[in-house]
Amino acid sequence: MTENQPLFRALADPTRRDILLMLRGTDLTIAQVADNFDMTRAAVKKHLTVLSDGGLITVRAQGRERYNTLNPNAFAPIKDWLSFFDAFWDARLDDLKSAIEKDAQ
Amino acid sequence: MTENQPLFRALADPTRRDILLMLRGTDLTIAQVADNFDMTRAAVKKHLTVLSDGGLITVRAQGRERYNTLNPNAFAPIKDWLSFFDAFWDARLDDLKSAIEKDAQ
DNA sequence: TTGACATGATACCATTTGGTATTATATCTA
DNA sequence: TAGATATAATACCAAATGGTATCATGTCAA
Repeated sequence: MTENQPLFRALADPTRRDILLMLRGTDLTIAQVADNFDMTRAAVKKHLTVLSDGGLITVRAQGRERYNTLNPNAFAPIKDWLSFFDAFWDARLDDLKSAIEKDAQ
Repeated sequence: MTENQPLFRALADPTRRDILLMLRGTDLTIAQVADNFDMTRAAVKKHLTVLSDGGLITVRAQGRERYNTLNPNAFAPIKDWLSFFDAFWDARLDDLKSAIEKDAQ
C-alpha cells in the first residue's frame, strides 16, 4: 500500500507540478524545461529524475538530447487512492439522508 | 496556483496517508491515532498539524481531548488539479482516433 | 485539592531535500 | 578533427522534515 510513495513524493514539489503542466501537449528536452525556471539545468534534471521515479514521465533519448514525455497513465494510482474515500462520503450522505427522512416522519 | 502546496505536502508522507484512511468512518483523538503507530504521540501530533494545515482534517476539542475529523471537501483541490490533464488526454485520444480514421481511408 | 491523564510547546538531532558548482562524456557541426 | 552543445555524475551546502525528549498546561475524577 506504500508503493505509491515515489508518486506522491513527486507531486509534493511545486516546481515538479509546474513541469508536468508544461509537458501537456509537448515533449521537452531538459534544457527546454530549464529555460522556464530560474534554476540550474542540473536542478531541473534532478526534478525530472524524481518525476521519472514516480512514473509520471518517460524519457526518450534522441541524439544528445533527452525528450521528457508525460505518461498518460501517470495519475491512475492517485485516483485509485482517492477513491478509497468515495465510499465513505457516500455512506455519510446516506446517513444524512436517512436522518432527514426519519426527522420528516 | 501554488496555494495547493500544503495539501500536496500533507499527502506526501505515508504515515499521514495512513492516518487519513484511518479516519474514514470514525473521528479519533491524538492518542487513539498514535496507538496505531510505532512513534511518539508528539510525532503523530505533528503529522495531524500538517494534515490540518493542508485542510484535510479538522480538530474538535472535547474536554481535554481533541477529536480529529476527516474533511469531506478535502480532496477537491487535488481532483481539480488532476483535471487539468484530462483535456490533454482527450485531445491525445482524438489525435489517435483521427490518425486511425485517416489511415483507414 | 490532588493526582492522573490528554494535549501543547520547545529544544534538539539525524536525514532528506532542493539547490549550486564542477568535471566528465557523448554528440553534433563546421 | 576541433569546438560547441546537451546531458551525466559527483561533491558539497543550507534548509526543511520526521522524529525524540522534556516540560508546561488544562481537565477529569476521587
